[in-house]
Amino acid sequence: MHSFTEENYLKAIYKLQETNGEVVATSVLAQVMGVHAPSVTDMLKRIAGKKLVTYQKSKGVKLTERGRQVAVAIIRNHRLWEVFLVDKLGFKWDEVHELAEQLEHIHSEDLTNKLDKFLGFPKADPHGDPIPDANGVLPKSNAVLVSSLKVGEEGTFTGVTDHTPAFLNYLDKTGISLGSCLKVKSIEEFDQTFTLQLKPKREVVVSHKVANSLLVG
Amino acid sequence: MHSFTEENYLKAIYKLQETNGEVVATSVLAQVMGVHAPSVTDMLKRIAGKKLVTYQKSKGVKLTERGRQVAVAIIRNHRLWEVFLVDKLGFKWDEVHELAEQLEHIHSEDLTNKLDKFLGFPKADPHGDPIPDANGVLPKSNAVLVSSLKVGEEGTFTGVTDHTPAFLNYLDKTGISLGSCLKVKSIEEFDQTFTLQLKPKREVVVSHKVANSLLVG
DNA sequence: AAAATAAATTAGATTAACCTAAATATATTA
DNA sequence: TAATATATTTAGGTTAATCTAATTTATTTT
Repeated sequence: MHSFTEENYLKAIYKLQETNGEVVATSVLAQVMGVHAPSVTDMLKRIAGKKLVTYQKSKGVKLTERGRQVAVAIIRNHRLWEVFLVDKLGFKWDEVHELAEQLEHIHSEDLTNKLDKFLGFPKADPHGDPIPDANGVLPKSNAVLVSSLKVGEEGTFTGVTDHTPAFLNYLDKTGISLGSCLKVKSIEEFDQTFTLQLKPKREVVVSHKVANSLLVG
Repeated sequence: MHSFTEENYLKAIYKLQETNGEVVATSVLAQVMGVHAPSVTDMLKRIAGKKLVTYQKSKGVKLTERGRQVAVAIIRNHRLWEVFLVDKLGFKWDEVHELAEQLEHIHSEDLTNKLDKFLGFPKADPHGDPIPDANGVLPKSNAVLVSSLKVGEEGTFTGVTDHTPAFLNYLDKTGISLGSCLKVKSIEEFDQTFTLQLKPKREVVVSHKVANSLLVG
């Protein structure tokens, strides 16, 4: 099969294609993988040889359909294990990423599907990220960033775009949790600070950075 | 930390020390690790450098206390994951070894202990192998091989020494399962075939090879 | 368009984990 | 004990994944 490292590159390319567009640059990959550019060039040649990506010198990479399938399978594993760690073992949502990074590389369709069933076929992980189904299909979400809402608009908090423990802890402390109903009361002209109305009638003031990391749907 | 490979050597050395005595030979390790002897010599030098084993040229290896701790921690992980796979996910006892071989290398005391708790602090894995506690202490067992019993002696089937799917399937088919009460009805002089009385009043005839792979306690 | 800057690649090393072939050490047996 | 056989190690090579330094390619800026 593929090495952990190869799989991590595929995952990174997948995520970069999702957010930054079709083609991924060597330097960007080097950045997110925490390695230097020549290492990326090496790896791209290797995985291009395995038909997992299409790669043209100095022009960036794209996943092939096979590469996409591998990446999505790993993401499915990752998110299912996160659900397991939180729902069954009692980890907090800011503690599970690193462990899931390891668990995700254990390849067994049987294991993945049994885990899925054991967890009750969850649709999203503890951070609200959608879990691909057994065929690698991701439910496409209609979630939008709170930062894109206008005054008076509202939605249910369904996910985050920042997965750092620091941010997740901030949300815990502030009492903003998945499923909360958020309504934009006002937006400060000067610095785009948002005042949000939470569930019953609490109000919280959050920076634009925060509003830009919260998804509602 | 240590690489998966290093950990697998430590585990192998641990198991060989348990069964074959104090010191482990290069060739035996090569055999069980499925590699050639010079690879073992290489690795022994490496892990000796890390103080995980004591190694003297051409005289074999022993685990240090540190090495033993690492090995036992991995065995604890392995057996806990096996319990999880069988009890929670519904795998059969002959299907879990390979998966547990992968899961065992995920190091997190927190994960291990939460898993242990989730599983109800099991004392043994699905094959009856004892699970080391959080301090690396293995309950020392008083189990004996059925092959060592005399006619008329009996015991509760508590474990196997052969973990191959082939053998485990044979037991399933024959109806010998963990917890069964086994009594030796007779032993054939000629080839040491055992006739065993099972639970209510069934009788099964098993070869010496089988009697030598069943533990009762 | 030429020059300057930035990005990407090539060249050449390193480390872990393996290999084969050759050499040495240990154990066995005549 | 000498001769043979077996076990182990050394020597030298390979691949995956990384690195640094140097070079080449692409993009900006003047």
